[in-house]
Amino acid sequence: MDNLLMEELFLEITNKYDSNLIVYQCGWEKCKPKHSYGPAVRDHYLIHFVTKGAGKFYIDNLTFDIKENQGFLICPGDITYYEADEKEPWEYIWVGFNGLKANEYIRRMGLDNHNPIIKTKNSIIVSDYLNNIFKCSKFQHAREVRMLGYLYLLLSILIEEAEIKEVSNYKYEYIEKAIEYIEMNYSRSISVQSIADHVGLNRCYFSSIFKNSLNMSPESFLIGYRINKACELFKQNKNLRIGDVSRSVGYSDQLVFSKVFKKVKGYSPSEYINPLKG
DNA sequence: TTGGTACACTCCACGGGTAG
DNA sequence: CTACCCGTGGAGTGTACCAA
Repeated sequence: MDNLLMEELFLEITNKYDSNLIVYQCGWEKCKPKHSYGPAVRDHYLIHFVTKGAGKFYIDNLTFDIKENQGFLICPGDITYYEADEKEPWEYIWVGFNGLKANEYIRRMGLDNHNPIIKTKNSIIVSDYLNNIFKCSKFQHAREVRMLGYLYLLLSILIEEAEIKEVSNYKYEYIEKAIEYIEMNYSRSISVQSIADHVGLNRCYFSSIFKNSLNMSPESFLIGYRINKACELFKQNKNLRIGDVSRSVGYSDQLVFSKVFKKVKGYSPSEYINPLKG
């Protein structure tokens, strides 16, 4: 381990389940020949990007050869193992993250546990963003904000590349328009029908392409969006009553809001406001 | 690619009730 | 008074399938 230079940071995040995106950890490592990690399971997403050398990445019964300027994704719950090449051991940077939007961003990158390899034409930019995340982890002040900023930039470039590749780009425009409509109208009593009307598609067809694109139904997306907004409101103003928040996110009936909140979060709004009570 | 239908399923508004 | 639970029935939704 004497020649091994390694840096790692684990951030203490208390409200990790309520944020859109959170950096869990980041680091850089120059591995020795045949240096390995795993088999191991993560509770968050982990992107490794190889800046030099090569190695192998194993998931389920699949083996992937990873070269310089390529990366690989580890999804939460996946059992993975990876090993540096014997002759040209890899040097990589990694960032671990999670959050409510993480799954959506990964999907938009076209990645999953069957397709975990990151191939990019913008490898210089990608490694630059990763290096910046790592550098910011040493900052004393506002480091989590800086790291998150670079993580967003990193994901944006990978998403952009994946979406440009998509042949059926027209679908993305419908989804984008629908999400924009939801963001503008979540506080009103909108329905899937009204969203489909706004986009200009048949409700059934709209639901179908929405689910194909985001792996969730329009209704699930709308509910999730409203509950996240409710959590933000509770955090911003601890004096707000549950009824005030429920009306603010489009639920005229506070009881229904509490029921939906508990279903999504696993605990009631009052337990969210005051965890000690629960 | 888009729209329509059918049907099973889920959601939600409502009323009634309990607990603190 | 506030917060929550439960049962019920109508409305809304997802999905498979077919047609244009």
